[in-house]
Amino acid sequence: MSSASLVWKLEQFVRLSPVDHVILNRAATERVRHFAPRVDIVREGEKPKDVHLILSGWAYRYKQLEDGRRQVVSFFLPGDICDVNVFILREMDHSIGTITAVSIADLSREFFDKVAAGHPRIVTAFWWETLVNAAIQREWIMSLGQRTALERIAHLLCEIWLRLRLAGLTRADSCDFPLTQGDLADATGLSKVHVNRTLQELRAEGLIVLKGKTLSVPNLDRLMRAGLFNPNYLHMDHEGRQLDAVRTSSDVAAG
Amino acid sequence: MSSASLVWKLEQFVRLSPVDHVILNRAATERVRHFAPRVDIVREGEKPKDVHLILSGWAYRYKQLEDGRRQVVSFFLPGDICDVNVFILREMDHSIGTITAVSIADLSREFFDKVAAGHPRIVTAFWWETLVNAAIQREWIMSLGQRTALERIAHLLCEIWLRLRLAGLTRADSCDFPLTQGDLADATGLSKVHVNRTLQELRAEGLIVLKGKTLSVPNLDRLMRAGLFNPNYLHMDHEGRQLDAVRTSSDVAAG
DNA sequence: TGTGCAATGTAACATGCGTTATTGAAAACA
DNA sequence: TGTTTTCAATAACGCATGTTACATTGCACA
Repeated sequence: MSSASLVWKLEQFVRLSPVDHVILNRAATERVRHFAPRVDIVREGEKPKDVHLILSGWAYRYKQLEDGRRQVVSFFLPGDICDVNVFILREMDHSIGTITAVSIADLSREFFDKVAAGHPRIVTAFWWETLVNAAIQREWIMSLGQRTALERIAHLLCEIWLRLRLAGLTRADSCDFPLTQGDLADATGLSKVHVNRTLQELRAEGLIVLKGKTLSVPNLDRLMRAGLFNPNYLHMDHEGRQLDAVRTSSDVAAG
Repeated sequence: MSSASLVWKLEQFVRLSPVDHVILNRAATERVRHFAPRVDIVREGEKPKDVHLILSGWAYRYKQLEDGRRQVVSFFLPGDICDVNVFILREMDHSIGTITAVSIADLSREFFDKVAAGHPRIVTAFWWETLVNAAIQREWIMSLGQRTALERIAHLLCEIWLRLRLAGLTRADSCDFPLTQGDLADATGLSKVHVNRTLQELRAEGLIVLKGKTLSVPNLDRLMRAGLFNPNYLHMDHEGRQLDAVRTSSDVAAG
């Protein structure tokens, strides 16, 4: 339980000082809370007093209509921050729930004020996090509006894969994958049945191996093509570092 | 051509000082540019040097797939700001194009630095703008994933109506509406033909009157119900002011 | 080491929306 | 004022995806 994934991720983008590391590590170890799988962390209508940093586990943000229809609007992976600066709005317009067991650190308003005052690198890194999240939301709109079922799921899997890798959470060609087909359905706007059909199709084409909470992607480049996936929206290319990583893996896959 | 819509909108949320007004007005009158209808202001892949404030006219943000499929991911109305703090990312992951003739003011990095240093009310107001935009993106995901064609269009019309009203751009029960059915199709992920069918349906039920670039909403409350529209995500209720306005109009409609 | 419940898999059938095509009505423009 | 182009309207037909139903697998926990 530490800020490892967060720091690892942010460092791809901004070089943080040793003092920055200390600040982040301290914030990530004070005021930690643990949640069981499949429970709500925050509910629509509430006014949270803190920002949440995911230390371990997967969670999602979701909205619901009066009649029960439910849409996942984003996934939170280790190292993700839920809504930098919710301090401004009066109440939540969505809920946040856990998928697996989750540990979070609560980041106070005072923490952000301190960072804003004296740690510009962290401020920049948090802005990056915020802007990338906004870009991801836009890409989801693109997926839901224009991509077919197969493209949508392939795209989502690519996104999760790259985000996990950025946080240092993938192995050679596999990763933990705790989402159920129901979760995928709620995130892609498809029915569970059709998600199942589409996963079969992806399997049949050898694009994924998905079994028992583990996902393998034998050839990321092919999966990316199937999902019309363009990694630019993840903005992993600052200082040239992460983009190289993406290119390398694609080249390896293609070669 | 002034900051009127922006200031009007922000003031619903934060009380700005006379000095704040001067700052915003000056920023909105220096470095103004004009664009024709249906042209691009910024293209995917570019690195803009400024943030843009829409002074007049309508625009949209859109993304395109390699094969031409196109999705509008948000609309910009007068008073809207395009991406506070794009300074951080290396390049645009989407394009911005005009719908009508548009005037914009370019806001420089120096302007934002100055505001950040000495005008906390404006900073708060800009944060509000940013967070509300993120909330709107989430609600679009909800629409595209879960709402039917009729609900989607009704919802979008409600949103545009309330945003226009917040900027002071509606009359009693009508407003300018320059979107074509093709624009609505690109924004809702529906085909033009089905948008047409659905508009007919909304008209037949007396929910809207839409003719020649003018939209009338005889009964906002009914339209909101048709779109399962819950205004909470627009966060217009800080200091209790705007929420009252919404309630009043709903009550009038219902009574 | 059962036993129950959640998750996955599959089949048959229904439908909301997409596609293609054509026409008329407005704008834009020369 | 005619000519061209865009936009709106409508019809016929097709398909991707939804719905309902039920069987199977697998895992949590007694």
